[in-house]
Amino acid sequence: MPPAEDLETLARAEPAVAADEADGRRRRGNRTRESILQAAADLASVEGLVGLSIGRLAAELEMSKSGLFAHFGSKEELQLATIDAARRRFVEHVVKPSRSLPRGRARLEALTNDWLAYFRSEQFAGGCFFHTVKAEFDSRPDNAVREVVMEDVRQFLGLLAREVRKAQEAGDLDPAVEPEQLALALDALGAAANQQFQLMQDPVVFDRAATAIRARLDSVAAQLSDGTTIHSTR
Amino acid sequence: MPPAEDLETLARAEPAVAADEADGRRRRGNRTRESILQAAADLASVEGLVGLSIGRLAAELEMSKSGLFAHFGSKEELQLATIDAARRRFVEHVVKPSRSLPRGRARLEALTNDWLAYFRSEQFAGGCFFHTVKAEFDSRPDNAVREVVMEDVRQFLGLLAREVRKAQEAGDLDPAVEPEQLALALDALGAAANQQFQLMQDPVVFDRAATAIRARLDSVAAQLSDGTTIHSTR
DNA sequence: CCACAACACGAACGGTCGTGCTACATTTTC
DNA sequence: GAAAATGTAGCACGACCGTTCGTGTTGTGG
Repeated sequence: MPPAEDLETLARAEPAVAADEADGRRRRGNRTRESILQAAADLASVEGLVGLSIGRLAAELEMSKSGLFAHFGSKEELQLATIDAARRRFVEHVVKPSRSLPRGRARLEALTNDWLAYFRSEQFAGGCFFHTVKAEFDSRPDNAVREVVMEDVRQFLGLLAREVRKAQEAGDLDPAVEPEQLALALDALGAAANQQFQLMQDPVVFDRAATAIRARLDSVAAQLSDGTTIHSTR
Repeated sequence: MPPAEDLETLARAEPAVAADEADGRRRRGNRTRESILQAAADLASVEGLVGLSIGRLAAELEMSKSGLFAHFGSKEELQLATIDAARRRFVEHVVKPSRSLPRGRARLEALTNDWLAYFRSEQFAGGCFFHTVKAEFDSRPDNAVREVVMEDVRQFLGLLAREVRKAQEAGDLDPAVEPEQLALALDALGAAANQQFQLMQDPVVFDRAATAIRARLDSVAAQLSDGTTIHSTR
C-alpha cells in the first residue's frame, strides 16, 4: 500500500475490514492481526505510539509477546499498521457519514457535527487517536511515523478546506473567504473540544464548540439576493 | 508550595529565578537544580514528561544519573518540579508582558499576540511544553501530574475569560458574549497554530491564527454610540 | 583548621523494553 | 493424509528504566 491514501478514496472502500481479505481468502492470522491493531489503536490513544509497549499489548490480548511481535517484525511496523487501522476507524465515523449529502453548508456542518460526536462517543479509549499521536510526534524530526501522521493531518485539513470551497460554490458561503483560513478555525475548535473534554470530562465543551462553529459559519454566510443570509440548519 | 498558584500572582513575582534564594543564600545545589529543570522542561517539550528519562537528562547535562536523581527523590517529583519551571517560563513570556497595559481589548489582543510570538520563537525546544504535556496526560486518570496540568489549563482559560470580561467592562466588546465561549475560541486558535507549526514547520499558520483571532474579536466588538465599532488596533 | 553538611559519583538491583531464535501447534495445499 | 506454510509460544539477549546505597568530594561556619 502506498504511504497514505486519500481520505475520500478510503471512505468509498468496503464497510469495515478493508485491508483484510483483499487478496483471496481471509486467513486466521489476518483476523488476529486485525484484533491486535484495534487494541493497539485504543491503547495508543491513551499511552501514545511510543508508550505503546508490545509486552503490555500482548498481555491485554492474552497472547505471548513474541507471537504478537511476529506479525509485524518491528515496533515501527506495528506503529504504522496501527495508524492505518486508526485511520479506517476515523474515516468510518467522521469522513464517511456525510458523504451522501449534497455539497454545501449542510454537508460541511454535518461533517463537523459527526466529528464532534466522534469525540464525544470516545471511539478510542483515550479520546481521538490522532490527537494523541500528533502531539507525540510533532517535534520528532526524521521519523517515519511522523511523516505519515503529518500527511493524515494535511489530508483532513484539505478535506475541510474542500468542503468549504464546495459550500462556497453552492452559494452557501461567502466566496471571498479563504477556505484554508476557515478550515483552520474549524479544525482548531474541534481539536480544542476534544482536548478539553479529555482533560475536564465535561461534555459542555461540545456545546460550546458547536456553537462557535455555527457562529463562525454564520459570520461567513453568503448574502442572498433578498438581503437575508443562510443560517444554521438546526 | 501549595499545589498551584494563580497565574497572575506568579506574574507579579520577581524576575526570573523565583523559587530560588527564597530562604536565605543561594546554595550551589539550587543552581544545579534550576539548570536541571530548565533542561528537563526543554527535553519534556519534545519527549513528554513520561518519555523524559533521568539517564538521558543526566547525560545531556554531563552529570551522573544518581547525582541528578538525588535532587528529586522520585521521577514524579522531577515531573512536578519540571512543570513548575515550565510554568515560570510561560508566565514570563506570555502572561507577564501585557499586564502593564490598561484593561480592554488592546490588552487582550496583546496577550494573544505574545502567546503566538511565544509559540513562534520556540521558547521550549519542542514547541509549547504544556501542549505536549496536556496531550500526554489528558487521559490518564488518578495521576498527580495530570491534576496539576489540568489546573494550569484551567488557570489559563480563566485568564483569557477574565481578560474578555474586562474588555467588555471597558466597553470594547459586546457584553452579551459569554466570556468562556470566546475564551474557548481564542484558546483553540492558539493551540492549533502551535500544533500545526510544530507539524508543518510553516510559520504562515501564525498569520492565519492572528487573522482569525482579530476577526473573531471584530465580530464581537461593541457598537459605539455613533454606530461604528472598535476594530483591531493594528 | 577542622567538622559537618551538602552535593555528586559509580556500581548494582529488579524490571521492562524491543528483538532474535528455536520448537511446537495449527492450517492450508497438494 | 503427507508436505508445506503459517501462526504461536518459550526462552534468552542486551539495553535502558527508576531507584538504592555506600563512598568520595566540596564548600562553608565555628
